[in-house]
Amino acid sequence: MFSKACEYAIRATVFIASESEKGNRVSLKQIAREIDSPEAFTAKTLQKLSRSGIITSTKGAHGGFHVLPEKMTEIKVSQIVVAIDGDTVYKRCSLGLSDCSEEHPCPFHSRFKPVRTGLQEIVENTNLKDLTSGLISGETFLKV
Amino acid sequence: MFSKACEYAIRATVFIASESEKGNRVSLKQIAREIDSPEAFTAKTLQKLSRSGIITSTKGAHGGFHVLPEKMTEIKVSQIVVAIDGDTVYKRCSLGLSDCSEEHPCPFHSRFKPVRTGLQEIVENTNLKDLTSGLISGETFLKV
DNA sequence: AAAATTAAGGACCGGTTTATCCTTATTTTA
DNA sequence: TAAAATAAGGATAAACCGGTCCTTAATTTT
Ligand code: FES
Ligand code: FES
Repeated sequence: MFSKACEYAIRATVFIASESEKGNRVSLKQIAREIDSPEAFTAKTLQKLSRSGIITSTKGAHGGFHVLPEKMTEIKVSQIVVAIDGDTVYKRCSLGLSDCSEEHPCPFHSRFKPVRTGLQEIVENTNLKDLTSGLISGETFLKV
Repeated sequence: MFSKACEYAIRATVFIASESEKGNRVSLKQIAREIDSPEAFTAKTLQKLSRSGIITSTKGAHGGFHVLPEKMTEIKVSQIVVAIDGDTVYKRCSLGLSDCSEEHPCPFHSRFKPVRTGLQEIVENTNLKDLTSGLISGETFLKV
């Protein structure tokens, strides 16, 4: 569904966001520990998220990553997905035809499209705040 | 969503099934041409489908692939998917946690699960006949 | 000013997926 | 019986993805 990099990206962003709510910046090392991901690889995807303006990074001692307050409701999961995987998840034909359209649909189109649209809707309508709340209340988890 | 091999597998099976309805067997060459897929690679996935009992192959001149009449309603898309990609599409946690459960859900679980279940339902409730009908009537396509 | 801390980023590695090529096995046709 | 047609399958290659390592840059602390 999502690439591994994208899965790490969402988990990392949710963790960073939840710590930002508490007023903390977090280091790469902490992130990798909390979401149980390979450190160097996670670093690459954090760089992309940072360049995309989803998270903010600060170098040097006491540096780390955080999410700006206004981003908590502004940023939707879809923006993370697009930054890492592109928009093919919502666009691509289920059977690999070069494009998906009503005019030239594959045999699975009519059944598949509602599902794909459902996915698109949840990622576009879920923001960071929506995801951190369960984490803070202890109902949801980012590893194991 | 599905692997390339799986996309070819579904397209190929739908084509073979539609020709079988007309009483024709089809060769690898024809299949690759009709679904616009690389011949040798497609051959491999057809072998898997054959070993899984989804399609039937016959060697020699005038040989080729076909689908047995009873399979037309018996075989569901899900069986093709499982034969090629396994069942991870319906099972895997959206954020890559080692398993997806209500007891230890990731932050996206409650939103994602209905979508994943929707996908599972359409692949499990769609059989070959369902997919060939549109193809035969010219409403759906297997290439470009 | 020096040392420590931290992110950025380039170079590289390994496995899986996708894809090709060539040989072998089986069946039909001539 | 020989030739042609066709699928099966092994060996190999290319591309991509996930992952590691090491050096550099920026910032803070001492
Ligand atoms: S054309 Fe295949 S999903 Fe739309
Ligand atoms: S636990 Fe992540 S989708 Fe269910």
